[in-house]
Amino acid sequence: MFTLAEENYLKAIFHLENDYGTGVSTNAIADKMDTRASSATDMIQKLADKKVISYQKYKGASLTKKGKSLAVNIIRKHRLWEVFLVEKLDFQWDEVHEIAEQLEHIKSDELIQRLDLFLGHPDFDPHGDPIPDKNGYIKPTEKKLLSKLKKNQQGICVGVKESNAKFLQYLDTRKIGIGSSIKVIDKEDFDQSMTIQVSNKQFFITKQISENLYLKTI
Amino acid sequence: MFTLAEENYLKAIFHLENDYGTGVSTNAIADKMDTRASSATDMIQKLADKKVISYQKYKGASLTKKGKSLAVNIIRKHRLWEVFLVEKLDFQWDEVHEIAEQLEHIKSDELIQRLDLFLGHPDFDPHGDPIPDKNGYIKPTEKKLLSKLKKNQQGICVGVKESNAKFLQYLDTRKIGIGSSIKVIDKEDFDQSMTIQVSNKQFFITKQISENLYLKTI
DNA sequence: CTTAAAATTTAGACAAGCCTAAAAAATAAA
DNA sequence: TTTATTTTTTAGGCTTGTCTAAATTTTAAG
Repeated sequence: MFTLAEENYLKAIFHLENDYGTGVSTNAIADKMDTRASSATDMIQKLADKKVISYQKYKGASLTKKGKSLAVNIIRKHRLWEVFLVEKLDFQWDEVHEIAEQLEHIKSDELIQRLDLFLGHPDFDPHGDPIPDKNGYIKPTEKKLLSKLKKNQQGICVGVKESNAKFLQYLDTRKIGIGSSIKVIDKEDFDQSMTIQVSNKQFFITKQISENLYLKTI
Repeated sequence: MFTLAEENYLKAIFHLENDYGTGVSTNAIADKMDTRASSATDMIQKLADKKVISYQKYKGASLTKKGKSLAVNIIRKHRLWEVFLVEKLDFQWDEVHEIAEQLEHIKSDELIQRLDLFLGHPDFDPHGDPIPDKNGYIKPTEKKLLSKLKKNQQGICVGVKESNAKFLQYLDTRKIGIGSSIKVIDKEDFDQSMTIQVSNKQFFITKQISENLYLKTI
């Protein structure tokens, strides 16, 4: 059995490996967990003892098969609960992360199986992130950061990279959500800022925005 | 903010005061929490420091107004989650306690408010226990232990006292549930065992059973 | 290739929540 | 009312997960 802290480290390491490739540094983990490198080291050693990460001193950590399976299951639970909160309890997409962070640690396979059924086996969470199936399989989706598009290219918004509340609220003010059609009207070489069009309205966005929006190009 | 352990002690003290009156002994708390008296003392002192119980050495503990309000809120959450699990996820009434023990500690007032709405503001949980409203008010209900009924009296089952899985499963085998009509056909003075009738079928039950079933008499 | 800087680990401490063993207080019994 | 028993508290320890400070290793710079 794994403690809450252990589960959170597993999840963090999973996301870091996903974003920056295998072999995660102690500092990266400490950063993600908002703690000190020494604390991260302690936990890394504990997780290595439990065989859920492979680790050599000074060389960084990687999830083992078992560790990855555990991490993916926590992420599955997180995302299913987010769907529940938005679809059933009518929360906004910027309100659900904190609550799902708690709910993801509830221990009951039966519960998740039934929740998944109740929600109709959803494929994506409210931020467009794929929900792993019960075997941990994550369907690969082709998606591209808006920042990678060139002038006149367009696509459908299928997800956000960082899903912090402030950013999501910004998107709300611009009426951008999952499913929105977005076209690059103009792109500034200098600072990568863009003028985009979303359902007849054009407006200006910075690189920070375009680097956090995933599109499926058409 | 209260830790998980603190919340569980608060809940335990609330139930003990409810069942056996005010001023709960250290041993009673330790028993309920399945821990040692010394551990209970530690926690009692901590809760007294936090002003959620009043306590004098060697004299037992009682919830303060604040403590009671916290305890009732946890119980409210527990019971709402139980309704969710049974009504929405189709769990059986003997399967939900453990999961609700975890869910009751999720921290979000908004979540509970929305869950309550989603469930249609239920008054009772699947075991017939009343659900406190958001102000902590518990509607008083007249209910009587089946063991108190005399021969030929009858009533509707409105709740169970102990809701452990084994007992609930026993009731299932006898087709007894909330709403069942129960009549005392015969009662043995000697050991308080009874013959009861539940929808045309008669059978024999021991004192253990009759002391754990609540009826509304008619 | 040697030194400086950065990253990582170790050592030692602390709070929470538990434990055992022993001391102290309260209660029951003689 | 004095002793025996039970209840409760205290003292001291352990584990988890955190911290700071110091030591060590790796990496970068000159």
